[in-house]
Amino acid sequence: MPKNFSPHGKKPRFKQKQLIQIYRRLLKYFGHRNWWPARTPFEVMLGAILTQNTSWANVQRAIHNLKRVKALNAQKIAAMDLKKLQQLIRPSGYFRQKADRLKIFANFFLAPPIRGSIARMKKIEPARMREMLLAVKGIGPETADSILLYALGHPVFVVDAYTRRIFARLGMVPQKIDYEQLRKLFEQNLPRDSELFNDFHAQLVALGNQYCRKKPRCSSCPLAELEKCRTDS
DNA sequence: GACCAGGCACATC
DNA sequence: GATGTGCATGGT
Repeated sequence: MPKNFSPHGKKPRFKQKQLIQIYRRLLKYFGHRNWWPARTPFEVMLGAILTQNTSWANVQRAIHNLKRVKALNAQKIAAMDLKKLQQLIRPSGYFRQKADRLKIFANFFLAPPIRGSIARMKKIEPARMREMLLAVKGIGPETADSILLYALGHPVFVVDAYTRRIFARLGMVPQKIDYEQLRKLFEQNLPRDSELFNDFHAQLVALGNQYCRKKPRCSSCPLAELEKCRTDS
């Protein structure tokens, strides 16, 4: 049984040293990831909704279509004919559901207190902003946190399927750990630094994309290296 | 042809 | 509160 892991699944604990060590190994392996792949904060927010349970390649097709008709802004999305929006984002899957979500989000963004301004959005206290985002239909914890971190620059750790899968495989957390619990584990055991949170999550996605799909135990997988971090500390 | 991808809302128990 | 299900496209 790995150290720092409670078999009863109640309170897994990391050591700060372990997490930083894992991050450093990933950084060495993948280099800085420079996330999020988008030109504007609003594009980050659209991407965060479009990528729900969807591969990024498909999201890119949808964003490309929106870009082509110059609709990567809240006014255009809010005003656009619903059927047209559905067709543009079709490659990202769940297109009916996501078209609704994009419109709801665009209207939320245009309404007070944000009134279409990223600057105004950034001024809202992060915990309050998180509550506001979670109250928007179509925005759950991961999407809200992606927006807080990658669009607004707040130090919030984004937990996704890869994060859970990788740390469960390292034996550092139970497989069924819930979102908030895992998020707090990271936030409480890392320096509160949005640059670090940004790149760490991006590294985990890079690892997940390249090594956690087809061949979970291939020898070149850096996960094997990461397992040492667990026991070294 | 099955399985998966950078989730979420809603129904049901 | 926990678990199950629908949503949908494109790559492997």
